[in-house]
Amino acid sequence: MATMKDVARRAGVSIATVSTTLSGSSYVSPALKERVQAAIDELGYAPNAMASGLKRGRSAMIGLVVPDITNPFFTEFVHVVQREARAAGYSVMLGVSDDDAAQEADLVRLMRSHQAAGTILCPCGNEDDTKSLRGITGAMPLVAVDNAADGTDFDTVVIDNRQAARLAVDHIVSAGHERIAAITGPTHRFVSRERLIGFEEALKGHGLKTNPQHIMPGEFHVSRAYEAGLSLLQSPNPPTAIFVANNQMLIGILQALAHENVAVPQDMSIASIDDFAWTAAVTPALTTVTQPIAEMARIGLERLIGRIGGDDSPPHREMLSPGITVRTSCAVPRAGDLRRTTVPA
Amino acid sequence: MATMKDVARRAGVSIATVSTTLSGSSYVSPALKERVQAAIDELGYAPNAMASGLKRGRSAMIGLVVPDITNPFFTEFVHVVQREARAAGYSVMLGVSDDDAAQEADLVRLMRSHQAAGTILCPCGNEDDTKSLRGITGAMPLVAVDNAADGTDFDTVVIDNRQAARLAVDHIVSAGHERIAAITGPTHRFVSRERLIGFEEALKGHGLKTNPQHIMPGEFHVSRAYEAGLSLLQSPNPPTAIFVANNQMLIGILQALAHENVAVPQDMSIASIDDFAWTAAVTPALTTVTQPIAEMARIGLERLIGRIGGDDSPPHREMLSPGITVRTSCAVPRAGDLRRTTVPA
DNA sequence: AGCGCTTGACGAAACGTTTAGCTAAACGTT
DNA sequence: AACGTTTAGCTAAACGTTTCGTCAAGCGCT
Repeated sequence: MATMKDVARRAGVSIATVSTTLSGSSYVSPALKERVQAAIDELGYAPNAMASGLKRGRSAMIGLVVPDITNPFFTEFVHVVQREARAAGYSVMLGVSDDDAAQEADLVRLMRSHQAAGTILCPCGNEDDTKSLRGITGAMPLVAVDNAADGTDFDTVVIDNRQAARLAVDHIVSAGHERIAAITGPTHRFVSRERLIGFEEALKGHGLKTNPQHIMPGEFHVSRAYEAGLSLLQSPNPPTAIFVANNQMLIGILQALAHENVAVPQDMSIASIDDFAWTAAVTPALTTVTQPIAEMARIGLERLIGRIGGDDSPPHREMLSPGITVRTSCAVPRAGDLRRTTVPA
Repeated sequence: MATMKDVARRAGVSIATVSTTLSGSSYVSPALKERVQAAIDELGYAPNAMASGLKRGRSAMIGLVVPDITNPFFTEFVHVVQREARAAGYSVMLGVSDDDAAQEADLVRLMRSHQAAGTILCPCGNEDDTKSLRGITGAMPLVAVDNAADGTDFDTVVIDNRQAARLAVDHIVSAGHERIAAITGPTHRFVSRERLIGFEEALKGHGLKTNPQHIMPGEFHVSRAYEAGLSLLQSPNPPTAIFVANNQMLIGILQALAHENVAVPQDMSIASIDDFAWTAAVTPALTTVTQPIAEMARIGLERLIGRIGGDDSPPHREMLSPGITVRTSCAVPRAGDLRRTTVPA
């Protein structure tokens, strides 16, 4: 593999000149520049990022750690971060924590080992898990996005999760529903707790009482939500509408409804948090609360780059507002018991 | 940031001893090991991967380049590669080429700059694009997965794309269809061409003639497939079934069908390539050809690690077989003209 | 007891960059 | 013409590891 030394020899200059030519850090005469460039091309030279990173104490790379890459929310997030980071001259090193706080800590350590200029983290755990990362990051800036509790001394970017739940519930209530169930996420997650609070606030705001039997833990998982859905549909007093707190659980709930032959929206109304490609494509099209994923990514990256640039103002928390996309999965509730629709052959 | 030198001083040993303790490359007495470990803990030392990578000429990192991270196929692929790579002691650096051969080449160059031990690439371009990467990789091994033409001198892992198309078409034909359309991918892609060949082979195998007007380019994109679907449905002689060559286009086709109030499977049968979470959850559940994504990832990684380990046997091509998951989106064709169903209010 | 061998630990030289500090040539000023 | 000032380009010293060769101590032989 060709090195700067080879380039220098070939161009008849010192390696310092090669380095300066490449970085543009000080003036090099056009004639030399040209000779250097020619040598680079001839040798197929590519700079060694490790050597450069070692010398400079950091590399043009940022870390990105998410809990679950198969979740379309994070997928989209990764997509935008990757694109914007590249545009800003950074490459991205991805880590997937698999919803495990220990792995998450490992990955942050790894990012530091690789001299990442900074790291964007979507924390998987609770407040304490996140706080304890402080000891790992050292001098590397980190910004926490999405499931980021307040009061950690990192920059955070979140959405107003209470409002997200309220938007969904308000929409359901406005169709005339009074018996509304919620499929909730894991309680150790900040976002789950907030969404549950929002759900209860919204009910209370409409003068409705929360029925504890209608609050079902779905753990943000397809299969747990499926089970929750089944037991809800088979219960003596089923709801007429279901609020689903994230996209993965929506899949489980749809499976449960199909399994019980309950038609949406005729026999059950549905609204969920997280929009993505197929929610508009399926029949019925699903009403969802949309998170400003691209904006979260952009703001997170912007803050991170600011910190990398030396900004040492106190930690800052950015809270964005969700929106709602109304489609056709909520309808006027049917009177009487839960009806099963026979499926068309 | 603490370095080995700090650890060595604190433990009262040489940095060589610290290094050997960490790498286990030769014997260190238990007593010293313990002192070194204690010093590491006290200082919160983490090794500098750049220094190590520089010295050793490679790092414990592999590159992974995919064309589109929002596509669930690649998402799942990334997921498995990431998990298995970690298990094998490698971290993963992700690049997204955005379906652009120039960016893809850039990313491969970047991986080499970062001394990636090797790179797994899902090529976005044609055979020549991929071949020209040979000049970029240098000594870094690369294995091409998915859209990998034969005859590049990289290791490749692919599925039998012709068979994938045949599986779908065979299923459609077995329901009794004779007018079958195909939504195809971009022709510069190896996989698209193969799937189209498989489609035509299957028709011919059943004594059916290909109607050129029923072969619509969808470019593997939601919106292009949507347009293709609309023009198909509005054509004078619409098909009774549609074969869709990937998951993104399936979304577009479903949107087109919903827009035209054409019910699946009563008025139109559908089968597509690529299975994923929600295909089973929606109504009707969709019949799809499944790719062995995890296996592709595992085999690709295995080969790569083999190459990293010095295996220099001739390039090897692995071809895996797809399967089909039959659900309820294909039915007996309805006689007569294409019928529109009025949607339930 | 003296000899060579083994072996645990160390010293120091790389790896390929960046960059501070330097040299010497070219220029403008008096 | 002699001086200082600027500046293009160079020399060489890091950065934090890994690893080869060395060294001294401990061992079993004769």
